[in-house]
Amino acid sequence: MPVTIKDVAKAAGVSASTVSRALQDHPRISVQTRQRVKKVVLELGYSVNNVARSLKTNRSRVIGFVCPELNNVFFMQVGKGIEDALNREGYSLIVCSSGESSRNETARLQLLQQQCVDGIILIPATHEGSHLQQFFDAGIPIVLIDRKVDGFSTDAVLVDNVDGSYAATKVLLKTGCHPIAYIGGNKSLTTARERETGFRKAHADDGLEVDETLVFNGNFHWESGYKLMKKLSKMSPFPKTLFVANYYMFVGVVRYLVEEGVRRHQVGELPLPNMTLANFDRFEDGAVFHEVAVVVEQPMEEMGQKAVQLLLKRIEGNRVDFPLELRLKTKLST
Amino acid sequence: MPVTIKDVAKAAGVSASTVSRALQDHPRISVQTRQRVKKVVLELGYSVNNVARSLKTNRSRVIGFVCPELNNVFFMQVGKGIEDALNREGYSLIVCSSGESSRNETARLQLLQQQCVDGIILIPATHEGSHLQQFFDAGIPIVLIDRKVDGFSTDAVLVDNVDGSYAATKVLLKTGCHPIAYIGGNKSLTTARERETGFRKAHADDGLEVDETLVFNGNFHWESGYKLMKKLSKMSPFPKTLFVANYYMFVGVVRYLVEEGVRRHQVGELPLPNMTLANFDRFEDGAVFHEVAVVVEQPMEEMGQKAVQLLLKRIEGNRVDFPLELRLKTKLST
DNA sequence: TAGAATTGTGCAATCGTGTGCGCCACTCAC
DNA sequence: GTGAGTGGCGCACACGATTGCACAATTCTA
Repeated sequence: MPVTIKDVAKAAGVSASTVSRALQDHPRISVQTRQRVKKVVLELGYSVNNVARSLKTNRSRVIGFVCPELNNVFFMQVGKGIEDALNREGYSLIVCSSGESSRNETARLQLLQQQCVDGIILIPATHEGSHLQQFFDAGIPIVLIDRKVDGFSTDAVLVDNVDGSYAATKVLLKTGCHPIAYIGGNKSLTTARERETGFRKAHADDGLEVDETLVFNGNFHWESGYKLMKKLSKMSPFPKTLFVANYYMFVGVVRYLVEEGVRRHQVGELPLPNMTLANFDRFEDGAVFHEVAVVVEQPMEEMGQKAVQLLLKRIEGNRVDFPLELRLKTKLST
Repeated sequence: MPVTIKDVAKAAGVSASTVSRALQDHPRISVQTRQRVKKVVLELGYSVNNVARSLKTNRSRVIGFVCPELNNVFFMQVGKGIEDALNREGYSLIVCSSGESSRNETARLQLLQQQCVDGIILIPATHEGSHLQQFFDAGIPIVLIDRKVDGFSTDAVLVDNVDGSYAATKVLLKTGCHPIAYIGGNKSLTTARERETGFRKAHADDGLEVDETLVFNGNFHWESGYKLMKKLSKMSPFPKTLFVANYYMFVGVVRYLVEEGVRRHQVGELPLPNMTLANFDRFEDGAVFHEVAVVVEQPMEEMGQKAVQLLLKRIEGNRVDFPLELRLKTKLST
């Protein structure tokens, strides 16, 4: 039913190979033939069968994107960057989620391998990375985003988490906020560790002690922010300043505060209760509370774009012996 | 480099066809041979080349999902439902965004066609649908989600918007809220029209007039909610009740209120200013303000799942003459 | 003007699988 | 013991495209 290259060939009175070459603007095809072929292509509504092409050329022009969850604004902002960059190059994107499980991640990667993707962009589910080696060995380039993993090293696009959280903490300390409560992520993730490092470094550089009783680790989900804020609010004295290491935990924190109806700091001005808040990540269309003291913004779309650039380089065969690691700067907004 | 069926055949001392059949548990292959083949498959780490298989069988086990934007929590919640359902069936998902443009939508659909997807799930970019016919004619089943289009009819999974917004409005009116300001979406979209219909119907059934000076249309993005709330807030008397027809415009509304520092209705209790708010859509991990009077919740993941069910039925060849339209119920939460 | 170089096109092989058909060997019934 | 039936497997082709090579026709060079 669908029109193939042979149909075009027949209709144009040439061979299939000529059609193929004409469409690729091969120099050895005469201008007349080329035009005639293209005309017929339009008339018949022919469009190349990428499956057949992939089989022959061993290049599918599809890349895979695996991330922990689909319904996560951070990952999808990165995904948007990836998709935009890929579309410009005529690539398609297969999206999978690992559900934050290494087993699922492996399963998804195997599926992608079967689909013969030309490369993979991965936001790792966990800190485990040894299962990635097999795919790399099979010749599939992999670029990591956001997090690094143990036991496997490859190209990666990361942000300067240490610097971002260092700068934010500095600002807080400079305005006299001390001690600062801290809600971090699961320390098995590099991002969580790095952000905490920056937090501590800022204290050290100012000759201040971190109040360890105020340092907690969640899991980057809103529920943990909610629970930890609840715990914090039961402490006395009530902590005046809080740094939350990602957006979702921040949402949980605010949600708790809202639900508890804690009074605002300055009535009629700040929507926030009697606390100075700082956090990682801002979303134009998601964050209802924009009057946070300090926000560390990550260049999410750019991360996706850079990852695509790196990946396509590898696919083009621009093989480099050592893995490349890009560290993008965060932006501090106060 | 990658191991093919021939390598397996050689190693197992059989022909490629036998390997193929053994892996499909063909009854005419002896148990011994089958086991030997499967053993070799494991040893060599063979995994089927889906590109070749697709070419031969004319079934790619890939389906395409086109939505207006990737970085949209509603669409991605639907996407999650789709992905989960597909993975259970061993399908992969190519995700594209149309950027809310019919031209882009067509381009993405063409790409999907080239990739030989078995079917397409589409959240239409606009009300325009005539360009979809060609893909349907080419034998690619299409299932619409959320919105219907003009000029093309096919299977669709929708929610009962009229009923949802009717019920919410009823609740508001019953508690004495009147008049109710309304911020709707672009009326070229069926969802926007239906939600407004429900809003008006509730008034009519109660014998109340809609105050037309309080009815506005945005475009479902936060900016329009922001702007329209600004306009509303300049009116006198200040409207006491507002129904917002989707989540993002609601975010814009709240954002304006927060930024302006409007006083809360009941200090220490409601985080909201002197207004009773109602809106469409709730997100567990996104909505900071959960103390809205009335929320119409859509079964987003279920929409994705149902769409997959419908689509796979069509792909299996379960051809029906007339398009199926599923209307899922919304849930009212007060 | 003859041979070389160039241009334009077709033939045929190939990518990795799936599958209809045929062949061989064995079993079974009479 | 012979014919039919059947279980187990391989041959060969096809899917739709790309591409090295060959070849005819044309142009160029000396």
